[in-house]
Amino acid sequence: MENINNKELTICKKKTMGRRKIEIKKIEKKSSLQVTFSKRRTGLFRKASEISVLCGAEIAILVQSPANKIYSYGHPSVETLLHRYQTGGGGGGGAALNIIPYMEDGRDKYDEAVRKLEIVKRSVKQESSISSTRFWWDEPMEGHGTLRT
Amino acid sequence: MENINNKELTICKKKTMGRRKIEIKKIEKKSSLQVTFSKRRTGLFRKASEISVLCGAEIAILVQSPANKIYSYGHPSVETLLHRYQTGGGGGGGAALNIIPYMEDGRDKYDEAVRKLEIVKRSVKQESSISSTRFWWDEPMEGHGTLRT
DNA sequence: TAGTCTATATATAAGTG
DNA sequence: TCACTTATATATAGACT
Repeated sequence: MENINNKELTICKKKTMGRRKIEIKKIEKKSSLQVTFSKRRTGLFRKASEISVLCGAEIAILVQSPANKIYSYGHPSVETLLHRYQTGGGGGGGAALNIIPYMEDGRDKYDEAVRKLEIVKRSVKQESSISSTRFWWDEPMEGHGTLRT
Repeated sequence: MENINNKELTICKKKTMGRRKIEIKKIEKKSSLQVTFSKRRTGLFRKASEISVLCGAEIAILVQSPANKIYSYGHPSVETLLHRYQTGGGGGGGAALNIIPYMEDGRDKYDEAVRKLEIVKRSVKQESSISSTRFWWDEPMEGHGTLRT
């Protein structure tokens, strides 16, 4: 690492410091907090999708951002998962193994609980332009993975 | 590294292959599937707790395992988050920094939806030993037979 | 507020007990 | 099923677009 003619490598300068270690405690800087939330939410949802695909598990995630926006992830959908709970966890063994692409509009109102939740979600969607509305999980399974079949 | 006598180290054999790359598709081998589910569920919950602490976000996760067991994570609790939805996601103050062990019996019934969910959860709890009443870091995981009660 | 890039922090697949 | 180990696959902090 000597006699480097390339002016850019004189001291073997690194472009970035790379990922830094952080403490798991409330982030005070608001801008950082927003960025971190956004990135980690994406990561969390990705993890959720992976576990659902890898293990054929049903999963639902509801999260309120620091800006009070509400994001949700559901596979096959939040409503369906709640329904599973209400019917005793899918009764029988097969349910969990069948991945339902979630193409239903969700207006089926399995129960009052589900119906109420939908109403809330709709209103939330309107007032805070929830981003989960048009995320990949609304698409057929083929699209979201790195691979398929 | 010239221990040629040991047939196993002839070519400087590594102890393990380390983490292997896997495809994000249904794991067919049941034993692997369960191990993977267990590990990833732990990782997912840890991520959820991190985002809740780092960003002061409220979060709820419901997941049904391949064995049809139901696990949940909530910060400060699943019910509280549902309540936030129903009230339009207000508040959002410092509550996130306080880890509430969720020891209430949940009979408060904010709304019909919540009440129904609780009823379901209770029944589910009985038939599949749900672990949601405790945070994963408080107990040695749900334990197959080690779990109390 | 979401992508990109880099370097590094973490998560985790396999294997073992 | 849980705990550890090891090597590697991924996630992501910080800076910038």
